[in-house]
Amino acid sequence: MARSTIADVARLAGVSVATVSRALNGNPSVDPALAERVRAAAIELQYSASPLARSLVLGRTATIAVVVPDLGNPTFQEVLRGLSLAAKAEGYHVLVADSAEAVEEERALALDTRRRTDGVVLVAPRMPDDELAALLPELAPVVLVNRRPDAVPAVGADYGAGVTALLEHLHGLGHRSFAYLAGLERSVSNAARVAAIEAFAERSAITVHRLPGGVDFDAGAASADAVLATGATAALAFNDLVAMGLMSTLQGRGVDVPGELSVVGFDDIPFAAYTSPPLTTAAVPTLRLGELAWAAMSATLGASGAAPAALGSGAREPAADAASAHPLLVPDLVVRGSSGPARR
Amino acid sequence: MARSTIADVARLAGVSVATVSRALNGNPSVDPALAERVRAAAIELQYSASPLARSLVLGRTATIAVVVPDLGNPTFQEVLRGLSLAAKAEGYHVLVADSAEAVEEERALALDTRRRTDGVVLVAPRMPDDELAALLPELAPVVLVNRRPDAVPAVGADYGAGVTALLEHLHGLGHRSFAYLAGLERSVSNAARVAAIEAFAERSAITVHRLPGGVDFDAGAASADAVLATGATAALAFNDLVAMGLMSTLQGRGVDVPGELSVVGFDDIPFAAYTSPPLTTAAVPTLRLGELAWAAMSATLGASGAAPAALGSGAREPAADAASAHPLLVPDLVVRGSSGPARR
DNA sequence: TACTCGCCGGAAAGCGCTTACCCACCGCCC
DNA sequence: GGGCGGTGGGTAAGCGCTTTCCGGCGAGTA
Repeated sequence: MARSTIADVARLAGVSVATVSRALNGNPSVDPALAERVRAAAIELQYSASPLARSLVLGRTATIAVVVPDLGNPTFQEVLRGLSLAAKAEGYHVLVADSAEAVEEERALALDTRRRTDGVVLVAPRMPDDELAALLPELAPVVLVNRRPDAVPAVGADYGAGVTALLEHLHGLGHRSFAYLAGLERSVSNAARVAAIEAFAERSAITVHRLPGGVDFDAGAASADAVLATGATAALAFNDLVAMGLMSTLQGRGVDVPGELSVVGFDDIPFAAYTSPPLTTAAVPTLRLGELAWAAMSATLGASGAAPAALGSGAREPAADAASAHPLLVPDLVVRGSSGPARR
Repeated sequence: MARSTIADVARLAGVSVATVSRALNGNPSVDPALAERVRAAAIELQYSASPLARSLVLGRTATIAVVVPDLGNPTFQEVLRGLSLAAKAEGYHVLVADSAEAVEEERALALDTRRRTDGVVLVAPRMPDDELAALLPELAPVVLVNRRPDAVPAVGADYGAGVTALLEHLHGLGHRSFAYLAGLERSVSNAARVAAIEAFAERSAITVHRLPGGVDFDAGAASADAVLATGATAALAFNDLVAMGLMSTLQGRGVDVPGELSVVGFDDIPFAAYTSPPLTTAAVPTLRLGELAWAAMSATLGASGAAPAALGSGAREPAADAASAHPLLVPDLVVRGSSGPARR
């Protein structure tokens, strides 16, 4: 029952292992008839080369690693999915590692998985800039998601643009006083949101109450009273999860959304359309983000893989940008029922 | 910049590579002082053994593969997460493969990933029994999720029990006429549901209209009219996604849930609690399912890994069962707002 | 017919590690 | 003081492949 090796095939075909290797790898220097004989022997023995041994000698594993902070987060799930499908289309495998939000573990995790693969796609929104910068050289080739230290390829969503679109939407509805439920302080994408908010506040007289927050449902639920206390007419949640938690508690308090308070999220996770009321949000094309992450990785790997894999799932993309080494996807504003005219 | 090898360390420490290997692997036969010298040399060179070379000679990769039909499905996402975390706790890595619901590809995918890992966890609800049976021997060690051909370890949820609990709940509310939105015909868990429904129908006079269905939101949305046409007072959806799709269309039709029609789902995905009305469902402990899948794999691997990793996330588990080779988790009935008394 | 050039396939050297296997050396006992 | 068991560490044989290097053979030319 033991797996057959290249030596078995060589023996059966009556040739040397070198020839078997050449024949099976399509090296044109081997006589067609001989190659056929080898192939037949391989099939008879159900032989297929050991990826392990192959990797060792070739120096490539045809596998990439993906490190995410939380596999339970819909955003990272979609990125993973897009990445996984795109990589598969080019014959690559994906090793996934969930750092479980443990920032101090991310470095070791990334380094560890890197050694078993040809490269790593790192999603580490909370890792400090200096630590990240120090880590990158050891990780190369590496592609970053939602971080842009310029030194390496990166893909990301334009959080600033998304927030601005949401604010413009709300502003148009008459809102002037906002509550912002922040994400984690150290988060890069939180910083991008805050910057956009401040820029908007500067040019249109609005007031923004920044509230400490979190990234999940519970964080939103816990912030409801604080939001109401600000007297704001609209709440901008860090993401859809937070917005949903907020709305949930709000309903419990008997607060009318959007009558008394408009609530908007961010990301447009699959269920944002089915909350009550449906959530107004900025749709981040996360699946596409994963695909682009693969494209970037594939490019730096010099992968001369299979078909260029027509990547679908449209999303507004400045063509020049999507093709660059640092594509930045602009989220689409999705207006649903959770936002309405400001209460008087 | 080239990575240092064991030979470099040997040279620096002034010993043979064999000694380096022994020292670094904690072989007690090496003199403590020497071992320390080797360790120092290794640190100086930032050496760490190549997992690839190590795997080749040891015959183990410290990696397992997980094959799922759709990474976009919350159920599989949670299973993957539970599995990934549990495996990580024992120093194992996870290679993930999304078959994208292409049943004909699953075999090749499983075989392929298997060769790069020490075992595979297979989630293939749609693969025909005979094909599955033929595949298993080639895959060993393998752990199945939601399939139970007895031949190999398997973990699963007791879909029959879950459906029965839902039916009892609805029956208690006075419902006698049901619509069942089936999953894919070939799906094993669909068969389990159907069997439970028929058994229930046999002992309590009810009528059940079986409708062709699907597994996603759209399938549910598309079935709304067919459900209404049956005149049933309660709809049992294949899963929460289908139930949500159904409710969504129902709302568009102005149908009152649960006033005119009760709707129940299955799985208790994270967002089931936040639909409008919140969804009554049977909670499948998917995270736990992933953990158990790892436990089963770990056991067959004879993994003498790190700490036995206290697996949390409670769920009603017949103790004897959870410890068995075929744990079957019983879903919890979760009553929310989408189910109510039958209309008269 | 003798010589050269090409083409094909074999032998062997790794890829970076682990682990028999074996030898040298030390201390012990008689 | 010489033989002997025990112990630590070196030598080398792989793990299953790929690829360089080289030799042999057939064909083409003079």
